[in-house]
Amino acid sequence: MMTRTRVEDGLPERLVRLGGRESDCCVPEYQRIAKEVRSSAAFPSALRRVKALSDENRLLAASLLQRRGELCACEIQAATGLTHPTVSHHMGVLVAAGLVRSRRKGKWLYYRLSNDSRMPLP
Amino acid sequence: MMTRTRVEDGLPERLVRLGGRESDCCVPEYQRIAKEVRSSAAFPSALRRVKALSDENRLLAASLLQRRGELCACEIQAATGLTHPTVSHHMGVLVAAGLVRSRRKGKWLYYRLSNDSRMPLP
DNA sequence: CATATATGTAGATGCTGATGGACATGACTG
DNA sequence: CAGTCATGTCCATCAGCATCTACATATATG
Repeated sequence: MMTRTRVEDGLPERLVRLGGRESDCCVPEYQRIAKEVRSSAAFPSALRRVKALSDENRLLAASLLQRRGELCACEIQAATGLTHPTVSHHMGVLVAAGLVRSRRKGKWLYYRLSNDSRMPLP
Repeated sequence: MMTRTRVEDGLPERLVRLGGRESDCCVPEYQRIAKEVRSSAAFPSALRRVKALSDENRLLAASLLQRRGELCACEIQAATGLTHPTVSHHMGVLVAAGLVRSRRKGKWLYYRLSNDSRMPLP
């Protein structure tokens, strides 16, 4: 099953696992797996989600939404202390990542966590 | 329980929820909650974890570790196609965030996912 | 000890993204 | 319709970070 693959000439030797005890893979094998992961459907969306939460103010906003259920933009502005263009930008990132949904009611725009946001929030 | 707090003079009126149907909070209330979240023990560590995974190559490395269990630095270099200083930097970020642990064996440095890395990986 | 290999570190560079000021849009109110 | 308020958009600026080159360290091996 685990066939021993030999390394082609020209590949840097340091990238070959010696000994064969723990793994018998070589460089093309790892490149193939990496390409498989990167091109999977889950990878880009997962990357967008973690990128969306990787900002302090966005993580704070998501955490507040988890506690409060629904907040309007001006309340998030009050909580974060940011200006409204910045809040608009941050909430747009969270919405684009699928973590947050918005609901307009007159002048106000209410945000809530999306159902399928399976991210552990503090 | 839910006492109606009135807004002090000088606060921007647009930050006050009118109508009182959905919420009766005002600016200091939100600032207090935000400070409470930010100063909680969970917040900085959660921020470090999502920041650590918010890079494409680090998310790829974590996903490969999840599939393969343990990889040495040179294998991660082969998978990502990065230079070794960049790999060293990225793995250091993952280790500092507590998501990955390392084990040295001779010249090689093996990485594996930490037990308490409760992050959904693609 | 000399050499090869694996990894760490320092510093420079370039790019992405966070931020806010200015202006625009849209909705409520008198 | 005029004014106020909440929010969006454009754009310029600036900081943080990903990346690489060059050099250093450590380990195995002859």
